[in-house]
Amino acid sequence: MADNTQVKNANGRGGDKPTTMADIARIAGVSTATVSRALANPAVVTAETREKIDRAVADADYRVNTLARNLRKMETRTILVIVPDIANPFFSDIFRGIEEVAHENGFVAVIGNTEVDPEREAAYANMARERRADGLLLLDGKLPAWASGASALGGVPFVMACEYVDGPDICLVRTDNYDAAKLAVAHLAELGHRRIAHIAGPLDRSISQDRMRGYHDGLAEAGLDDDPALIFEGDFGLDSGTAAIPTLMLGKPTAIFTSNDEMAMGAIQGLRAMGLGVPEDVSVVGFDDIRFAGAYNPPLTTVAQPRYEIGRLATEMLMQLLSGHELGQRQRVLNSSLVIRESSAPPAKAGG
Amino acid sequence: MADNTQVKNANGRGGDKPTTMADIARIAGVSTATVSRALANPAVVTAETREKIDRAVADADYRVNTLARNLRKMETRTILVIVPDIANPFFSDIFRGIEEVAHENGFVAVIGNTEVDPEREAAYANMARERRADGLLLLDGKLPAWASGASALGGVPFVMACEYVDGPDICLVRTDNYDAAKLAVAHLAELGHRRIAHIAGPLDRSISQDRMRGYHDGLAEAGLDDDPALIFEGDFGLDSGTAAIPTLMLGKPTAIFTSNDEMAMGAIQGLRAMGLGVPEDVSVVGFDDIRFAGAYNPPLTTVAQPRYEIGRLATEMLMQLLSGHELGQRQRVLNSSLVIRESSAPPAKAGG
DNA sequence: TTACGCGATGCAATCGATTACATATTGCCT
DNA sequence: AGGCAATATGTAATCGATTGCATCGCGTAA
Repeated sequence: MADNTQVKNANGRGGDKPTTMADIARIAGVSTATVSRALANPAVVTAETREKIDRAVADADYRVNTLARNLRKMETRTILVIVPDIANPFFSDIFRGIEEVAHENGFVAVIGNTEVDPEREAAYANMARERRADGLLLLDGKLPAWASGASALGGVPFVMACEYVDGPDICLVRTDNYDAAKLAVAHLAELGHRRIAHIAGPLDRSISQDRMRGYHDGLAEAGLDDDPALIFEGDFGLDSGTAAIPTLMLGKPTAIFTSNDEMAMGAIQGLRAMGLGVPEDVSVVGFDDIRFAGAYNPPLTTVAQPRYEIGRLATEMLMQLLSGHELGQRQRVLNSSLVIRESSAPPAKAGG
Repeated sequence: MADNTQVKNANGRGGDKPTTMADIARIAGVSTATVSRALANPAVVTAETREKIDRAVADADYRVNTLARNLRKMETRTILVIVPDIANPFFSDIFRGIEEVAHENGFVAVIGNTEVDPEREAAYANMARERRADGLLLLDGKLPAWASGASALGGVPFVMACEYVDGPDICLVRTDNYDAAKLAVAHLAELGHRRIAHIAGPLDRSISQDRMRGYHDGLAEAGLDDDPALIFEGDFGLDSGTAAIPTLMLGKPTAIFTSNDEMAMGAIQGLRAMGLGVPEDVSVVGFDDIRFAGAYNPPLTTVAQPRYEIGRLATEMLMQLLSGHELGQRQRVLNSSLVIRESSAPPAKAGG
């Protein structure tokens, strides 16, 4: 019961010294240089030598010490993904795409969860400067003072995804939020809605702004009212969707377009609380098509973004940056599409 | 347009050599040892020296090279969190707890997303052996051949959370799945249900087994039928909940207890598809109380686990292991509670 | 046979921070 | 004044893998 932490084995941290490359070299009767080469590129050594080394490695259960390798090569093969809220399913899907490409390239993806806290954002930004990561993937729009003009942040290559700041040199993968929002509004207008409300995300974020612009222009193109009383600024959280309802319903909308699915669900809760049904009394269209959108009651009409693809593409771009290759395009805009389910329907009393 | 990757600054990767501690030492007119000490523990140097060093550091925008430090100290201050599916909100909440404690201790938490793929599991396990991480946090139950007996995995300290394998030396934080499942069944029995079905998780996972046992014993304690036709093995995914319904409803249950919330939602979809309402026709109780459970329609009755706390506790335990401290307890079992919402109600025709 | 070339291997420097040990400086006590 | 302790700093070894350069040996062509 006293020794509570460790088992001992050839490469353990607990007991005797771990096996090093020098040990393998000694056992195999060659130099460390040969061991290193044999491990990195088996083709450059004799079959005989390779065999001796392989056996020694297996016998001693040797693992390379990444710490030493990293120092020598001055790289970590790690990328840092800065995200505002990992619990948000929107981000976790993107992350899967990121992680996959990273893996394919022998990289590891680390998550830096900022909770939109500037202090933590700064801490993570520093991580890269301190060489704990080779590059950065920013899924977080509020890049505080970082907004330099080029795709390197204090010397650290980075790629932005979804959220962005302007700058021609910035590497960026995003979706056509503006067009998608117009699409959503057009869908509601087509159904016959004339008073369409909007629950926006925080307006200091580029995606919220873009979606808002799409909303306005969508309204204009359909020749509908653009009433300031029909706009509410939420925070992308479920509760803010609910909180929006009492105020918003004063303006008598028959449909609501929300800037993400969580707020859509919140809004539906708020409507339920007022005894209003979706879509019978009010239609709701969300944004993101998160994992639960289709399984919601009613299944959510929403804008689907190619999340996985965003993650993959952004990471591939970063890999290019890191390898010093020329980039084909620095900015990629992916298409979203409207997924029509059951939360949207024609208004109860046919809107003129 | 040609130079597409780098800006140059004092510590950049792009241009000239980055600033090292030796540079700072030269500028400040002291030795690297003094710089190192001044940075690690300002109290041990003269105010004067400290000032010179601070100025040099600020002027040159120096950042410590973590790679070198790691090698010398033979640690990474990184823990690897192995999880089966990061997109699952259950895990992302735990991760927030983990990340927070890690941060408090100057550690970084890396996610290893296995997708229950043995190959990836092995890859991540190796990461630790290769010293890319100081310790492991296993949120994944299917620990393949790893099931050694002690809290070190090939020499790497680890703590398990939620899922577990047996062994007195294993460090573990989990919840009382068995009791909680009994609680859920008791709740349904109290409402008057006599035929209660169960959608289980994969039965090779300890939590699924525990919840299943709780279900059986809960049934027994309430003196209810325990009909094999009322049991379905799902995979924790939404779709498997839906898929369970046609089969399960053959047994005419009036209530369903599911082993997680996703399957509960899936089940509700399946019931809807058959024209059945929840809770009017069938009651549903889930497990986990994920972020969207309360905002679902109907709001889900479910078992709430202290996710954040699980993450914190497990990480604190790991920190103890890493610092070589004695552990107070190696196993902690946290309490879950039943959150009663609207997806459960008395059966339509009073069950006699 | 000599020389050249190439493939395989070894030697030793290197990456940059940390730290044990040595040295130097100051002050204090008797 | 002499000696000891405490404090501040410097010197140099160290962590372990990688890699430029040197070397060795063997085969082949002139």
